[in-house]
Amino acid sequence: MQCPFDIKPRWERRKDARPQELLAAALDLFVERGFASTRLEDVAKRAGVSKGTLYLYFTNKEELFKAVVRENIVPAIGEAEDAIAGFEGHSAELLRIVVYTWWDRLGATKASGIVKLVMAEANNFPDLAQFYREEVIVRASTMIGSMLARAVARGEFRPVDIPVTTQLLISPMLMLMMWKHSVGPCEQSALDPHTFLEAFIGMALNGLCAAPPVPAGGPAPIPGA
Amino acid sequence: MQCPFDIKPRWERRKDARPQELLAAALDLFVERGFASTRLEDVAKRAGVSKGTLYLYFTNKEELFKAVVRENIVPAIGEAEDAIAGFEGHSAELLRIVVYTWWDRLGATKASGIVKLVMAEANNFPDLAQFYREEVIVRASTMIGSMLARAVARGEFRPVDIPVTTQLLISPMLMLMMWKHSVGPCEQSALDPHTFLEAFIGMALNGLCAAPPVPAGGPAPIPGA
Amino acid sequence: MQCPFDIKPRWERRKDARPQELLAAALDLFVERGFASTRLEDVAKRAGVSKGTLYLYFTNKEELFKAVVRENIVPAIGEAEDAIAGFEGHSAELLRIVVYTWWDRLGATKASGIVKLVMAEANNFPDLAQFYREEVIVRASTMIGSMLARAVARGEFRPVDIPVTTQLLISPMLMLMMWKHSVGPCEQSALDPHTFLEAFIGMALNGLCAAPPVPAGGPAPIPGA
Amino acid sequence: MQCPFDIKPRWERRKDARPQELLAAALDLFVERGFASTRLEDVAKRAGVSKGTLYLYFTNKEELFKAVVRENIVPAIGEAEDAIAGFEGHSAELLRIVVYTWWDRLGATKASGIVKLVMAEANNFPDLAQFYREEVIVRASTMIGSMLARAVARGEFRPVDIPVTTQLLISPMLMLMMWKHSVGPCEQSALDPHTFLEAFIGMALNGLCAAPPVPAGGPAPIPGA
DNA sequence: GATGAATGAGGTTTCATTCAT
DNA sequence: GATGAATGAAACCTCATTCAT
Repeated sequence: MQCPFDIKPRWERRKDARPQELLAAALDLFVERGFASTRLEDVAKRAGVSKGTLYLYFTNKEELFKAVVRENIVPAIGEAEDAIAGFEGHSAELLRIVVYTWWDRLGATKASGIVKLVMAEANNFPDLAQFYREEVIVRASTMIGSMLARAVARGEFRPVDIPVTTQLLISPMLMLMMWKHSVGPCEQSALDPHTFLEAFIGMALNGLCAAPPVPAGGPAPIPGA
Repeated sequence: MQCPFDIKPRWERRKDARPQELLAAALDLFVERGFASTRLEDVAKRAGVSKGTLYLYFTNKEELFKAVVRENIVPAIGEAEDAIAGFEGHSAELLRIVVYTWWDRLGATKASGIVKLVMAEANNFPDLAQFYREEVIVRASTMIGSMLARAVARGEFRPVDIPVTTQLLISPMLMLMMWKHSVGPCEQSALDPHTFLEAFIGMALNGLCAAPPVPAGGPAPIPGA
Repeated sequence: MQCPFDIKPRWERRKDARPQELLAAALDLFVERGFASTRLEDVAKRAGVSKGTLYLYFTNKEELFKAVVRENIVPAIGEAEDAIAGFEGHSAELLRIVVYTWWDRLGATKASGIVKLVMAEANNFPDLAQFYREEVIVRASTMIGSMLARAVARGEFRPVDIPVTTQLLISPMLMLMMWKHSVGPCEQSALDPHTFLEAFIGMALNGLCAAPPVPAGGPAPIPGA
Repeated sequence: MQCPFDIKPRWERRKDARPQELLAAALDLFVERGFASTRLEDVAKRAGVSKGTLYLYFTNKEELFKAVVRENIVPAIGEAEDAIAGFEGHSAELLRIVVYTWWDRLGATKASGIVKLVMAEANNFPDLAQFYREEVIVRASTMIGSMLARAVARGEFRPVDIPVTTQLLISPMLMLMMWKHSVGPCEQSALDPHTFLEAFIGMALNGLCAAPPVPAGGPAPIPGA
């Protein structure tokens, strides 16, 4: 991402890195405390700068929040899109890959906290919601939809209502992220993510894979594997 | 509803109604603006009283919020428990009943906004989260779990990992509520809840029903069967 | 104090007793919590009436406070005046009597809390201070002064500057009351009132009694100098 | 006092001075109106800053008050301790020095209002009382006690019960401070402090100085009895 | 560019006082 | 006379934002 010839003295690189450091600090604190409870002074302190400096890079708290969303969620969408575009194998395997890629890249990371936070704060920031819809939801849905379309076209999944099935597939993944960051923690009966995802994939493939219906049994009977 | 002999001065009747009026106003505003952004003065104003009056009935903002949860969420759980307890028919039909009862009673009402709100704010109010876990999550999970256990015991569902499947079933319902109150609104391609729920029930039963699959025509028309 | 022929039915006596009951409740709470922290609702509750009733008898919080002062401090002054007026014996004994009467009647009772409270709040209520000066301070000083004058006239005390000596005598008694109600409690090394008063009387008489007169001179006759 | 080379921008010099300016303003207002009735906004205004600025230097109202005590009372204790520690002469002279030092340093200044305030408000702010006991009362009592012990050890004072005598000596000084700030002002017959202190010292030395010892006996040697 | 002192609007909570019943 | 529901002013404290240096 960084041109190797663009060498700068360390202190100047430092300057260029400021926004990144601020975004990283903001990510941590927003996830940890929520939007309202995060104080910009703490963000600045964690990034090692003063409060005033933050305002050199971000107009206000709301813009900082939006930048954190852009920085942490949007790229992951692009990666997933690329993964799907280049995949050649059976769609059941693709589904599994998409789910686990998503988990590794978003679900298991701090970015999941941002997803939760957007859900929580979308009402308070209409244009953030707008941005999020366009840059994240639409693209993610399109991506899942295209995966489903490919599978149906190749005869690997039954013909399904693609928009609805898309939502249905997204639900448990969203749920897992929400859970982690709201009432989930502190609960004794916390879900084991891996078990949950396996059950989810199993049930999804059971419902999606073409005839003959998958014989009951294990969580993920992948025919093409 | 009111015994004709139990005449009270208008003023005293007001008193009895006050908590309800305040709770209704609070429900509206919490759903509309979130917890932190809702000002108690506005709640009072909407209920037609002054700020101070609110404190005659609720100790503080957090207690008001808990009362809203108790008023709007908890009873629905109880009703669903009763519905399950008294049901005699096939578990596939029971699942359908539970889902639609939930939808009519919570999902389609303003109470869904409270569910979303709890998810959003749980981190900031630990004892609210605690309260919600005990009063709502545990009871709802237990309820779904007992429905699954009954189905498996009667040989109507395949044997499944009950805790995990419970979460899996809850996910799309939760999703639908979250959606409505965060990024969902304003979206042109909004999900039609009914279509979504039908697809959800279909996929769930497809994955759950014991072999041989339920004969079509009933609650789960499985094309490939 | 109550004419024996003024018999009333119990409920009516109750009515007449209201102000007394309110004053007693107010005394307790003012002493316990101070002026600002005492809520009129609590005063009413302790007197067994409603908040509104209190306002039938006292114009406002300030007037209630003044009434408490009048009720609890002023009468004690009168009693002490009478005690002095009728005394025939040696002035040293009279001093002792005055001190212990004061202690039994005020110092050891809740009224001492009012004395402390007046000191604390006098600034906030100028006309209360005025009232207290006239009704309590002037009368108490006059009383002590007349006791000193009598003692000097009878040759039992040395001739002294009466106003100054009056203050000097009052100081330790005042101190004892203040102490009880401010930083004194909770202290491990709490003063034993009796020991303190004995030491006080001892030192006072030592300084006041006529024979043998302290060698006159300057204000500070330092023997070793 | 300021090194001429330690030039700072005016703005930064302000910063260093702020706490002192705020403490001075707080001292004035606390003494004038008491703790509860002093609004922090007024303190800030008198110091020429805004409400928020005050919170940059003091965590809350109570800490501000403690700082006022620390600034105005505690140092005086230290000075008196030093004065006693280094004194070589006769204890009678030392007593006089301590009394007048106390008067110049505390009694005659606004700090006396703080002493009165603590007595008045201690009940409502338990940890403030705790702080005052430890930082002021214990140290002051210890100081007076050590003065007495020295005097007795050198044979300059009669052997006395040190804790009790300490209290007895403190009483009139405390009284003088209380008086100034409660019912004392506005009184036509206000005490002249100098006259009062002289009488106090005279009586104290009369009671304390060794020779000739008062004929022992009871606490109240009543000649005529 | 960077700093951090200063600002002041804003929200929760308390409680003396009023007044319809 | 008695009640107690209702009022609303007041005060503390927070923190996003500004700006002089």
